[in-house]
Amino acid sequence: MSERAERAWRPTILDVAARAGVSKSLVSRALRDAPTVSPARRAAVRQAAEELGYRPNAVARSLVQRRSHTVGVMVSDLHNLFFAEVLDGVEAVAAGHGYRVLIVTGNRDRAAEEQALETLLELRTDAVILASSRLSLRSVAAARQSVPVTLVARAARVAGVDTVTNDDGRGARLAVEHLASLGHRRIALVDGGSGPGSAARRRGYRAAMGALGLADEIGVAAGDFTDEGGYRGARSLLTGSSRPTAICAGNDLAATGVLTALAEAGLRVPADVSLVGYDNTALAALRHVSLTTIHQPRTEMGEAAMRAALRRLDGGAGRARRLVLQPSLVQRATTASPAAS
Amino acid sequence: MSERAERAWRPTILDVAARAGVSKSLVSRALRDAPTVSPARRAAVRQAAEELGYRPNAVARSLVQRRSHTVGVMVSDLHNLFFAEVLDGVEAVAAGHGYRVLIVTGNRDRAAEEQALETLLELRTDAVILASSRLSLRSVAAARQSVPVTLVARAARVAGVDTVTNDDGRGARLAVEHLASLGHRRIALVDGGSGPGSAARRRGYRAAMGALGLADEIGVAAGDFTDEGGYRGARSLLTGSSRPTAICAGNDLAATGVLTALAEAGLRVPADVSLVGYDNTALAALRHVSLTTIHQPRTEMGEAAMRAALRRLDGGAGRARRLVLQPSLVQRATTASPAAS
DNA sequence: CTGAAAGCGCTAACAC
DNA sequence: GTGTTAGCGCTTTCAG
Repeated sequence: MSERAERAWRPTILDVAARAGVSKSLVSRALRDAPTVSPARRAAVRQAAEELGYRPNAVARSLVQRRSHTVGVMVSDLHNLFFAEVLDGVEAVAAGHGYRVLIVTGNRDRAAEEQALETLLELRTDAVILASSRLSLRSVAAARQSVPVTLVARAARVAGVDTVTNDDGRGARLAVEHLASLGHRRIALVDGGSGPGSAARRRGYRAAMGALGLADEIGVAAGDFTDEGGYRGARSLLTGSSRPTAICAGNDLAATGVLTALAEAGLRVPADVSLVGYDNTALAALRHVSLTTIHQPRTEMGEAAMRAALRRLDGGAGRARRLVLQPSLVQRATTASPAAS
Repeated sequence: MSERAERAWRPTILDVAARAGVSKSLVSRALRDAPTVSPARRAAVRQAAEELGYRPNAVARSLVQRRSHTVGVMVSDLHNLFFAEVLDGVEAVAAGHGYRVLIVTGNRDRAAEEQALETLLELRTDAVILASSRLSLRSVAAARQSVPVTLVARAARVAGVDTVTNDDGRGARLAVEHLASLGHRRIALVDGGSGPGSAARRRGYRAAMGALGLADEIGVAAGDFTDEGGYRGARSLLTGSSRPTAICAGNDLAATGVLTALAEAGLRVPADVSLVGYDNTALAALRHVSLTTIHQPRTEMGEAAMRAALRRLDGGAGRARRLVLQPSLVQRATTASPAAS
């Protein structure tokens, strides 16, 4: 590295102007393809910029324009693939509208999430998308004072804050109905504990069982959204007097735990017990797992969130819009009719 | 929403100054805990800022200070948990040194990655960390002209660009040696194709087999880093005349494909065939999979990358540092001694 | 079509 | 201790 690299010198618009022999405003216009620039000058400016390795300073531009052409997305946990897919949707729509996406994360920690949101606000991104955060509603409302805010996968009601969620209750109902249509009656649930969406899924399960006249067959085992939780929940279900012929798991991860417990008990899937997961993660699609599960339209959620932000950015005012997307069932190899016994 | 929310008005340092009855520079100093401010004034400024909901504008600050106290990280694919863990490491170190982390992604697309890097450069982040990108070396070198750059999981040699990689060859050797120590001789490899690290793993496998006097037993099946690829690779291995007693997979995902092929062939794991994965992803830790695998110190890689960036930020000049971290073997349930036959 | 000038919100000398 | 001043790099009137 040359000495000059020690403290990087970066050419500014003024350097380009000097080299091209024009004023800095002309450079500004030429580089942004403004119409009122003569072809000759435009070429000269372009060349000078090229030779200098000039790169516009988005910070200065952002300051003067009072907009950054950027949306900030806070995701609470990059380890959860759910967010990766939501981000796919956000980025697809953003790119199509000339917006850049900046991602910050809170690593499943409340304080860190508040900090991450603060970063976005200080950076003055044009809009903020909050994906399933643990943020206090107070912080969300405060953020909304200075910027459009969209909540993803969190149904909180905050003035002026749009939300995009998934109908978890409906998803649970789809699972139960699928199982019932195969002939199952003793359909149990391994619960998701206090995880996001868990309460709605539990309610959906109970309601669906009731609607099918299976209220007496309701069986809920404690669990959480982990492999371990699913394992323990299934174990408790299997020790009971009347073993279920089908199990709904809180999510796909918990479903793999159920799979383990079933295998240990010498039960075959789906011959002896059917199993439905929730989320349709990449995990469920593995041939080794091949789990029937409930699909959430995650990418669409991201797209919808970004579109909601764009609407506000285009001056859309008014009350909060609450979009609820519908899940669907993906059938794979873990569900079948119960063994005729 | 009130009408005022239509186009958000945001208080500036001047509003705070007016309300507190002081000059704007005093506000600037008071809010940043500069020493030369009287307690009374400091309190007054704090209160005024609080009442107004004032939030410093990082854009303006960044422009005048010519530094953003921010590092940008470009990851090529958020769907790959590898990057989530690298980011954990980066963020941990960054937070401890007062830096904020901004993430951008290229969604496994070359052009999008170039664009994402460009975003970071225009944003003038103080340093840039590039995680396993498909970026042209030309772009990397160009970026280095204006900012410290660290490459993660990519061993490219670019002047002044530090790299943090993992010794993939060594990992493959660990896998082979583990299997050999259990008594296996016919140890095959389901290759990772052109995936990152794949070539080094293949070389390591061959070298280890040779060093153990098992050169004649070398068997490599084509594959890639997917479930499907592992499945096909294993199938071709099983149709051969002398079936291997142990298989090394290119990565954990491919290993699950191998698992499926093995099950279909009626082979038990590890009784009939032992299997070692690579990466030690969350997938391998699932009880249902419980895969013996090679662990890469991903979080440490992120930490090291951020530390390298900090060193440059603190004026560290000189030639590129190339850090190579060592993998380790994690034994789970898919490896055992071959059946005595 | 082009240039001069003002100013975005903030920090950092420099005076008082 | 505190206020004044001069920019940071860029866009955007406003003249010409």
